Order: sequence, then structure tokens, then C-alpha cells
Amino acid sequence: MLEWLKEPEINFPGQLEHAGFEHGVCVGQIQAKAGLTQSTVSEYLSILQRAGFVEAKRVGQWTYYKRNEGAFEALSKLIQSNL
Amino acid sequence: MLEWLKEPEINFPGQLEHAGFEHGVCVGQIQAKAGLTQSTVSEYLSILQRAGFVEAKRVGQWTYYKRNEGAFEALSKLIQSNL
DNA sequence: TCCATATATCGGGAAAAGTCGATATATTTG
DNA sequence: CAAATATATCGACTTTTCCCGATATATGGA
Repeated sequence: MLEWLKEPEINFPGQLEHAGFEHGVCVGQIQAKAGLTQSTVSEYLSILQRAGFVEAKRVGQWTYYKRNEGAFEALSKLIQSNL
Repeated sequence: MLEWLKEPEINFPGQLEHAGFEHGVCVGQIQAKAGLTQSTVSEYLSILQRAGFVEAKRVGQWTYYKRNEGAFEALSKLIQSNL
């Protein structure tokens, strides 16, 4: 999922109709591609959010998730320096 | 354990007597510090070895483990570029 | 060779993570 | 407000991971 969210335009073409990608990708799109149930994907995304790897933004009935690049940068640096 | 192995001299003073640190730290020393059973620590180290994060060297009845810094560098870069 | 020491492997039980269906909450529309 | 749609939460079940004791293997010394 995290890799998918690097290139939303390529990986989630179905979203073009009702919204752009400025806020990220909505749960339903991710769920369809993942092939898991809605509840599983929703929970997974909320875990990624709590961990800081994605940011969530509610817009109307949809919740959009996008990557937080800073978190990956920080993790990369952490492995370099602390681990 | 991986952090401990960054500074063997500081974290495993008990090993000074019978060997230096040129090959790393032996399983018994790590086990004592970890507070887990011998079998658990042995298995854990072998997993880390298969994953490439440590290197093992058998010297007599002892097996010494030391960090493979290249693996951490590679993981850090992987997170930066691919993830 | 026999014993002591160090490490590795095996089998199983406990803990954690993954996944689901059912249901609750939130939002939009008629 | 009622229905439809999107997402979140809950409880249970399955799978995986963690960790142990028991045992096997390897090495060195009497």
C-alpha cells in the first residue's frame, strides 16, 4: 500500500472521476486494489497513520490517505545512526 | 542486541578475559545480557545472520557474532529509495 | 575415550498479529 | 428524517511469531 501511494495517479486510476489526489487516495480505492475486506484495510490504514507513515484527511464521506514522506526519511536516518 | 553489538567493549566487558572482539561477541555473553534462554538467543542470532544483519564466526567451541554494517546501510537506502 | 562446556536444533505452548463478518458512526441526498 | 454510501470499530477466529525446555551436535581437555 505504501508503495502504491507513491504514485496514486498510476495505481488508482479509478479515483480520477470524483476527486484529484491532492489529499491522497480514499479507502475504497485502496481496498479494491488490496483485495482485502473493507474493515481490514481501514484498520491497517489507521495503524499506518498512528505510526506516522500516512496522513488522513476526511473530506465529506471519504477519508483520504497520503504518504508522509518525512516519516520514511526519519526511519532511514534512524537506521543509519541509531541501529 | 544489534545496538549492543555496536559497542562490544562497553556492553560485554565479561568477554575481555578469554578473547578480544575482533570476531565479535560470543552467544553466551549476549544471552546473559539479554536475559533470555540460550536456545532463544541462539535462534535469534541465526535469524539475524540469515537476514544478513550479523556475521558469525566459529572459533573453537565458541561462535562469535558481529554486525554487518553494510546491511544497515543497504536497508537505510532501501527505505529511502524503494519504500 | 569420557566428560565438561558452548552452541544449535526440535517440538510445543503462549502471545501477538492478521483477517474476517457484523455492526456502529458519519456524511450526503432526496 | 430516511436511505444510501463511505469509513470505523468490535469480537472472534486463524496464522504467525516468540520463547521455552529438552535434546543433539561440536569442540577441547583429562
